[in-house]
Amino acid sequence: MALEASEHKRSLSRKTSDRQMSGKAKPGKGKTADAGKESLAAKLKGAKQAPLPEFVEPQLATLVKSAPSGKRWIHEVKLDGYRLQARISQGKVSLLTRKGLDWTHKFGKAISSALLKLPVSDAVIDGEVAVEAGSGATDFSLLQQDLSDGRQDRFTFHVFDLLYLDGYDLAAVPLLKRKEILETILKDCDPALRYSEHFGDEGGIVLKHACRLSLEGIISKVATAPYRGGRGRDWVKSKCSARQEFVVAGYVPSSVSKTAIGSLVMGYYENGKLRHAGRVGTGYSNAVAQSLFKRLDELRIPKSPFDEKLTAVERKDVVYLKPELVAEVEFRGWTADSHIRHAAFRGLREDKDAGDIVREGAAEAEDAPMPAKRTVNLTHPDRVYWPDAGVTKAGLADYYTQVWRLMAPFVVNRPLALLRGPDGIKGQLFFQKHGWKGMNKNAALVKDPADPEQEDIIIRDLDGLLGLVQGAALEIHPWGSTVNDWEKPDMVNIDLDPGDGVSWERTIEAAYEVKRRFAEMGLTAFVKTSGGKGLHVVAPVKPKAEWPQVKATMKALADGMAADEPDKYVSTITKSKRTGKILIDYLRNGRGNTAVAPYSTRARPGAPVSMPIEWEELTDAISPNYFTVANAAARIAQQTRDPWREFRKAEAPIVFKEKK
DNA sequence: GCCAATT
DNA sequence: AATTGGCAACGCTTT
DNA sequence: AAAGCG
Repeated sequence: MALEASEHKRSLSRKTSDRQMSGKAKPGKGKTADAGKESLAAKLKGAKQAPLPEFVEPQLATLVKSAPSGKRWIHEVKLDGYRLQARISQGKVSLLTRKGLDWTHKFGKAISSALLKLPVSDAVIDGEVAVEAGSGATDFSLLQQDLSDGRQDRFTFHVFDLLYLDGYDLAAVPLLKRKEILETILKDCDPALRYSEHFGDEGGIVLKHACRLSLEGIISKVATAPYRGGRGRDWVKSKCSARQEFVVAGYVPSSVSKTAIGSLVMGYYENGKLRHAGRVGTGYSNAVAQSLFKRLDELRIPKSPFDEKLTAVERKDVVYLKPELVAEVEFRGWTADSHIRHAAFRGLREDKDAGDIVREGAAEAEDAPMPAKRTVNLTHPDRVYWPDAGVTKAGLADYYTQVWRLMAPFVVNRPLALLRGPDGIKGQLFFQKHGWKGMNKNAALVKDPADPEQEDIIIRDLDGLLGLVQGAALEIHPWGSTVNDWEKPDMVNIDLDPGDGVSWERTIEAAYEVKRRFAEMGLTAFVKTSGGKGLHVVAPVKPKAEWPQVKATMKALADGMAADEPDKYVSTITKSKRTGKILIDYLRNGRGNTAVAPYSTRARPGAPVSMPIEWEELTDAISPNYFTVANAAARIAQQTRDPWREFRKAEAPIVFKEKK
């Protein structure tokens, strides 16, 4: 399918004539109206005159263990979408998959018409279609959802190469030169198109930054290389977390619902034989699980499709399937017995053939030692707590297992309030701070010395936290003091809650203002996303002052901000909801009050988490709910430094100023 | 998630 | 036998 | 004084 360009002719010719001013005109072959544009391509060394090709085999990247270093490489962000080749020919656009199938119609008019507005008449452009999740990150499962819902308003086409332009084949032109021309063409284009920038820094550094932003990884390319179809070494990809396609070879029915999936059984081919790769039990939303079930049902076969004998455990409850579907899976590594570990479903890949699926990255580093098997028993591990994000109870337990090392100092031995939701975030949620009958024994109860009637919940180790997961704790809210000294907080917390119409930039500005005021008091501020709407600024304090003074001090800070800039900030609750202001919420600093813990999940759509970050990361690249259960693991696994590593070391006493 | 009280 | 209620608490504002 | 709201 292709689209007519009539309505865009005018803008096209205007841009063309603009360009003629600076370019050296050189007539091309078989062109009439657009003769001037030839200059762009023709002056390039290596460009050769050729007819517009029907399809160019896309260049593919080889997976490598670590990003290449050295000046010959440039690096681009790896996007999580569909590779697409845009072919523009005399006012018609077609979008071709990596195998040359015409998928123009699947992506709606926005991309096609944006391409037609470019100042070219014939071109082949290489890129990736993606859907932006929230602010900036691209998400393959969202893309997939939009495709199946027929939703077409969120697609963006990120272009990174130009293979043909107005009569000239550019394949032999060095990459940087091709990108330079491409960038010129893309200048001031429709926002549905994005030029994919590259970075010249060391590969390792670029990768680290990409991973910190929970992106999928980077593609590194030889700056001077020509375009060559197929998989080669001129383009290499390095990933933040292991992620690859597998063949769906079976499923285990859900223990909860009859028409849902508990887990998928995955496989890959090795020398033509189908090998077993383990199960994937988390990551699919309800909607996906529904449609998946329908498709899987039609593929049922009585006997195992694997070319190897499965163990009794591997076989348990499995319904075998004809190995036709291909799914993308994110996982933390391979176990010694060649199973994928901590695997999460990321979507079906309709553009891949099951027969082509092999184990990637054979050159990968040795697998990390097998983590100890979970000892806390989870009833209904495949109960879905976040239906839209596909996070199950077991998935929640896996998440906490991964972040535990970093999270522990903020939750161990602190009285806790829990937001529980046994039926997931769509069911009824309730707070709970005292023990209950049937509470998992890995969590403990401690008498509040000031109120021995009450037994507060604490945890001492990961098993304690997993015990709370078993109790369907979807949010963890600790006190600011520990049971070593209930009356003296060792941290303070300011919650910045932007009202309607407050920009992200202004919320960031507010965080810096709190940081500045903390610094004036001698406190070191740390910042985290809230997982909701705003930001949390937290400071460690020496457990010296008691709750009433600490609270008064924080109230003074909040009131001070509101008084100094009343059109920006308010310090009392209800008035705040009035648009355009940021609520400086200090009330998390009283005895028995709690604030959501660093790394705690939030019982909100998308399974966001409250993520500690460096101040430098506080930019418009992220948002309050940018980090989620799905993308946090990649960030944690990759980051070399804990953003809050200095937290305990930075503690200082609060000096209470008596007011006159 | 689970117990207890209620229909 | 099946359904329903409960499971925090605090300062503040509106009713 | 009670009820609503983060």
